[in-house]
Amino acid sequence: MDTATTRFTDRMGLLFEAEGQPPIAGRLFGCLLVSDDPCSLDELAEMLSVSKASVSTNARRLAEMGVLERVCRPGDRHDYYRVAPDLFRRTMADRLRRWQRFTEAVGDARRMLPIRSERVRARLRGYETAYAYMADAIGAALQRWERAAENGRAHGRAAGVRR
Amino acid sequence: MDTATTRFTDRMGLLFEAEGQPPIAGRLFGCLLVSDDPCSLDELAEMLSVSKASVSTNARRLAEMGVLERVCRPGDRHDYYRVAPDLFRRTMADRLRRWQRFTEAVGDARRMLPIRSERVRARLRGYETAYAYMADAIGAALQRWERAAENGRAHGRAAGVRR
DNA sequence: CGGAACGTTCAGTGCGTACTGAATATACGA
DNA sequence: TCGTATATTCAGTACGCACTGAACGTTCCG
Repeated sequence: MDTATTRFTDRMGLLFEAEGQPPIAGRLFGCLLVSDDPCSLDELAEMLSVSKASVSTNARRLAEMGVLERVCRPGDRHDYYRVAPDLFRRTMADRLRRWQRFTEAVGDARRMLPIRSERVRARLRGYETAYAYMADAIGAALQRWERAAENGRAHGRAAGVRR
Repeated sequence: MDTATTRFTDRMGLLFEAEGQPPIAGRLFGCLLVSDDPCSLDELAEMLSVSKASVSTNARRLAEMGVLERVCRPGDRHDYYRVAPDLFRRTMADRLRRWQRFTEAVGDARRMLPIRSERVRARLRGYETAYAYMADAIGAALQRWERAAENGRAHGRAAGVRR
């Protein structure tokens, strides 16, 4: 791999690390992001100069998260991976799910904790309603975007989600 | 602290840990979230049964991130902390900033990497435009929400962000 | 001027975990 | 049936980092 691409994949590794993911997962993702065709585990291991074990584990992990997709070719025993076509939607959905966990915890606290202060209760309710509002808004915006992208493709303008 | 509150703060610790933050930071946040008044470092250390050093470090860290706010009382040498009044907006802004870093990396890759495939280039452009669209949408929704909360307070309905 | 009462900093420790190399499992072809 | 080529799993290692107790700096009061 050329040095510029290596810099990019390393950068992705750092960004993933900041999100609590293993660095190799990020480098793997970056690699596939700028790759035309799906890549096999061996290709990825050699490109990134890491062990096949790491590639196997991390690729499977990312596939379970919905970041990557495993693709099999008939008459070929290799596993190939590519970035998930609906990555953007999945990323948004994942973020909403994480926020939801916080909101659930806050809701449980409001209902089950011995909170005397009405101010605190109002504060917690405020977070819950704010989250509900933003979740709705983000979901709606995501739908509008996907509809727009759909139309864009129908009119011949590629939207980067070509299968 | 009663067991129910301890369960809640521990839960917050786990949620923060999943976001790449120290567990104690989460427990600290949970503690202040259900506390009526700002708390001193000693109070927090005793409530959570952790060292003062950890409380000091993590509280300052969270304050720098904008999650907590340090509040000083005249004639009192203690440092008090409370959850930031504009926490929700800050959380959203932080998330947008993180996504922006990804998008910047993708944009740099599209411009500076030797990418032959037009399909890859279109894919990268797709992510960039999708992010720009969602960032706009989220920003607008956030403004609408804050305006609505403002009106709500003006009409006497508390929104959990009182002074 | 001591001397509390704070907050901060620092060396030390333990734990989690990412990564590796080798062993194992599995499918396919000769 | 054996050998080969793939993916997965596992024990081991090394590294990072969260947390602690003690030392340090600072500010205010007697």
